[in-house]
Parts: sequence; C-alpha cells; structure tokens
Amino acid sequence: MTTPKARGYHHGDLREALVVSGRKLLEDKGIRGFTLRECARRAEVSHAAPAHHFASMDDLLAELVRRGFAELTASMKAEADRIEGEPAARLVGLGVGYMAFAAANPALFQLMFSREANRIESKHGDAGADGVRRLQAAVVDEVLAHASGEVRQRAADFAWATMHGFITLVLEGEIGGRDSSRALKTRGLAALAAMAETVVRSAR
Amino acid sequence: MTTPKARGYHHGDLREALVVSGRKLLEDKGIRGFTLRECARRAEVSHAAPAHHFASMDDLLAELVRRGFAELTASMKAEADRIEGEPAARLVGLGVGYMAFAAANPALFQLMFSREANRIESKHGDAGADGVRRLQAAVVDEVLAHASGEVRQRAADFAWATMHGFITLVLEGEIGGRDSSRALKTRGLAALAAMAETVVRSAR
DNA sequence: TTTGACCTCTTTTCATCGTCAAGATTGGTA
DNA sequence: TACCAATCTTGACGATGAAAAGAGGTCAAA
Repeated sequence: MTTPKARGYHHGDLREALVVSGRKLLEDKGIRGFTLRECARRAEVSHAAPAHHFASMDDLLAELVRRGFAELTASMKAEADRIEGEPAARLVGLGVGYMAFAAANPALFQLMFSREANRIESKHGDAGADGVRRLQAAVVDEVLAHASGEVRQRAADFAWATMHGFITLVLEGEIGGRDSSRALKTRGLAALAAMAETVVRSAR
Repeated sequence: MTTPKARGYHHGDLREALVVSGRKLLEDKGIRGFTLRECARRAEVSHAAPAHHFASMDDLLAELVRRGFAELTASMKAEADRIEGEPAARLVGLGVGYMAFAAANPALFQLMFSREANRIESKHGDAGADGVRRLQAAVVDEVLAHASGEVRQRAADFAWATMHGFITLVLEGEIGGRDSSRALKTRGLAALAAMAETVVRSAR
C-alpha cells in the first residue's frame, strides 16, 4: 500500500497496481470503456509505463482473464468443499460458487467467456477454463460413477450449460429484472436444484 | 445493388448499407474491432457520412442488436411452428431455432446478450429480448398448463438458461472444442431433450 | 421553370487512444 | 565508485469518434 506521494521515480509494484486498477476499470466502464491510458492514470503513472510490464493491452486483459479463471475455480471449489453429503449437493455447490463469482465480477466474467477472450488467449495459447471443466467433470463423475462416458459427458454439458446460462441471463437483466437479490438467489438455487436432479436422473 | 461507380454524390440507401456492412464487420473483427470508419469505408463513403443516419457508433450497434432480436425470435418461431405434436417437442424446437441463429451470427449474438448491449439500449429504452421471453413463456405454459405461476416461471428460467448456456459455451469453444459440427448438433439436441424432459417432469 | 429550403455527403479539425522510440532516473552489482 | 539494466517519462505517429462547416443534390411551392 504505497500512499500517493510515497513513491519516487519508480513505482515499486506497478505490474500489480495495473492489474488492480485494470480490474476496477473493467467493472466500472465495461470492456469497451477499458483503456490502457486510464489504467496508467489510476496507477498514477505515465501513459507509456505499462508497456514495460505488459506488451499490449491484450496482454493485460489476458492476465485479468487468467486470474479470473483461477478465482472462479477457487470459488467453485470452496462452495463445493463445504458440503459433505451427497455428490449431487456438491454439484449444486459448484453452481453456487460459479454464480457468486460471476455476480461479484460481472464484466470480468463476461470477458472470460467472450469471443474476445479467445482472440486474446490464442496468442498466449492458454485455455483458462480447463480448471472449471475438470472440477465439474470430477463431481459429475461422482454422481454418475457407473454411467457410460457419453452419459457423463452429456451430464457435464448439461450442468455447465444450466449454471452458465442462468447467471449470464441474470447479469444481462433478462432473468429477474426487478427481483430483489434475495428472490433472485432463490430462483438461481431452484435452477441448480433442477439441474442436479436431471443429472442424477440421467444415471438410469 | 449499386455498383461502386453507379452512384453520384448521394448514396441512395446509406443507412441500410451501413447496417449490412456493420453486421459483416462485427462478425469479421468482433466487437473490439468494430469501427465506424471501417463501416463507412466498406460502404464506400466518407468517414463522417454515417453521422447523418446514426447519431453515434452505439446508435448503429443498437440497430444491429434490434434486428438481431427480431431475427432470433423469427428463427425460434419458425423451428417451433414446423412441429405439430407435443408442446414439449415445440420447446425443443425453440431451442433449435435459438441455437441456429446464434451459430450463424456468433458475434452479434454475444453482443445482444452482453453488458454493452444494456449500456447501449438503456439510452434508447428498448428491451429487445422481450419477444424471446414471451415466445418461450407461451410454449412453457402449454407444457405446464395446469401448474402454478411459480412453477411455470421456474421452468421458463430453466429452459432459457439451458439453451442459452449451451450455445454460449459452444461459441466460446468450451463445449465440443474439437467436435465435428455434426457431433456438436447431437450434443446440443441431447441437452435440449434433457431440458424438455425436466420441464415436463416439473408438472407433477 | 425557377427558386429556395432541406437532406445527404465531404472536408477539416480536435481530443483521445495504442504503440513505438528516445531520453531521464534509479537501484543493484561488480 | 562506476557502470548497467530495469523502470519510468516525454514526445511522436497513425487511427479513431465526434463536431463543425461547406459543397452537392433533391424536391416542392411559387
């Protein structure tokens, strides 16, 4: 935590400061309002300083996406781990963690799952969603331990699609536009419960 | 179809030409590569000409989004209408139409359901997804004619979330990355079938 | 037919953006 | 201590969205 005046010519930890201010800026102004120069201003640094830490704007965005996926999987894992009982309940837990992260970081979440993210990542060869996929596949496999690979894959498709679709539509205002946050959580849990039930049922 | 040389000082139908070239550009370069000046170039017109038809870039994008929603509902309706039998089958048909539009217009589809779209539309007060919501609510109501309002709302949430989530994840490459188009359609239909079955089952 | 108002398009200008090149400053190391 | 590499600043370039001002074309009223 450097106070504004406390630094001289060198910043000290500009790379980290840019990640922080960039993330804030992304949520404030959206992807189209995201500007490298504004990131620099918020970090109280000249407009060309970021170039020494990120080769381009896409490079900074790629870092934000990378960290976003790490946090997303952590959030899912945390929610799932606090549930001891049924694997199906853990599947709901994954969804709760997924939606919690998305609700807390709507713009970043959208960026992570946008075509722009693919364009950005393709230069770096990274596929950040693999952690999410693995985490979910593992829990689905618990629920459907005795099912065929195809059934399990389709159940994983279905589970991911439901939780991703629900929170995406909520963030865009298409679902629960005037609902209270409380009521919305109830609707989300209902969707997750229906999803888990469908996955369980696909066993037979 | 005006040939390049066939026009004089006036374009004739620049507004429509900008919509066409803008839509193409959006799919070619993505939302972050979308440029008013490039739209103008593709319409073979000076960079300031669009201002007389669209007050700003957001204005043009809003028009693209508006038309996108009209086409999306039309595509859903067309697929649903060709199915005569069970209401549940029509629900799957809606999903097929939904995914077909999204697959044919991936960038536009993402824009329609992005936070940027909300930002853009809020200036125009338009909520383009209402047609989709109504269409789907109607079919869900057929399937669940005797259910309570809450059950029907949750079924509608669930149905929309599943089809939206699935196609969104496909477009981003998270589902079926190396699948053939044929295999992917099968996976999509499986997800839609599971969704319809769950909706039907929620009746009791 | 003439005229004049109005639309459409172009040219010019301005502030801002991403990126690059060159120079200033600093901290560590030999 | 003296150098060197990393860090940051300044200045420049081309591109962009938007606004202003002027040129070209259309069309209806006189």
